Amino acid sequence: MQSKEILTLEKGNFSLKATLECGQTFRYRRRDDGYEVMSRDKRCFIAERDEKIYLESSDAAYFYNYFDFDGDYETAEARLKEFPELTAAVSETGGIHILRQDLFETIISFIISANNNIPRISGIIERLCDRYGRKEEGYSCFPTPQELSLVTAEDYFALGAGYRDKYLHKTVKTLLESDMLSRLPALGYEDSVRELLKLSGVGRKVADCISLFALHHTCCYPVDVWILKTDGAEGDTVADVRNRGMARYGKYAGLAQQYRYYYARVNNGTNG
DNA sequence: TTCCAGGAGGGGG
DNA sequence: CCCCCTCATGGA
Repeated sequence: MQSKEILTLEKGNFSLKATLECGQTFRYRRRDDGYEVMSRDKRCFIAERDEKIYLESSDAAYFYNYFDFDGDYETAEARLKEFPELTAAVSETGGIHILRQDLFETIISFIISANNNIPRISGIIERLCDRYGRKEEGYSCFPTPQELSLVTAEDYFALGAGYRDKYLHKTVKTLLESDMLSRLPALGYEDSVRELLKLSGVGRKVADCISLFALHHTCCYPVDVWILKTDGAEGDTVADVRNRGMARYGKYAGLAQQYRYYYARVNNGTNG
């Protein structure tokens, strides 16, 4: 039995619900009064109680960093509210933090995310963990690259990954045979994207998501079908929308994109 | 039944 | 650079 650490923080304007449900992570479960969140080989229970954040884990420090509680989101939100197109989204939602997620886990998860929907993505990832990850009390760890070294494309297909099976197999092989995982965290945004694009199943959008959610390059603006619909004008390409977003929001582009994505989906009734 | 989802790869022009 | 097609799957 592992010892549990309990952390209590001022809630401030942090929104647990929006941070977890805005589509940056797929490994959480709603509980009666909070959330169970898994990352890497760790798990926490987190809840909002009486204007405080209650965090319980065998490694609370890991999740303190994971939720980016040291980040200055007051300044970021004040800045974003100045943009007319974001005022409503930031005011009505508010409190989204950009998570600091595990690199390998984020690469695999967002390869699975391509042309897919969130419930199905979560299911595939859960089965991946259950089948190949180490077992802890009450949950399965995300598998390490080594634990996936003998997994075949057919195995990924059997998980329900569909045509992404070959991408996953090739990318795990590439990561095992190169030092990319250890080199990526030291690179800047443009260099990290250039490296990530070498991986099978990683295009510009997925590379941007990995850069934002694992490498914390907050200047990037991932463009998916939702962002293109709500942000794009007639005739705009994905590249047009991305470049405009990055130029307009600067180092807050990633947070701006999360607000637009979450707000668009909530208003569409897709986030339930 | 058809359409869609946090798109990418591959081919061709 | 561009546009085109195809790729599993499950829910609406």
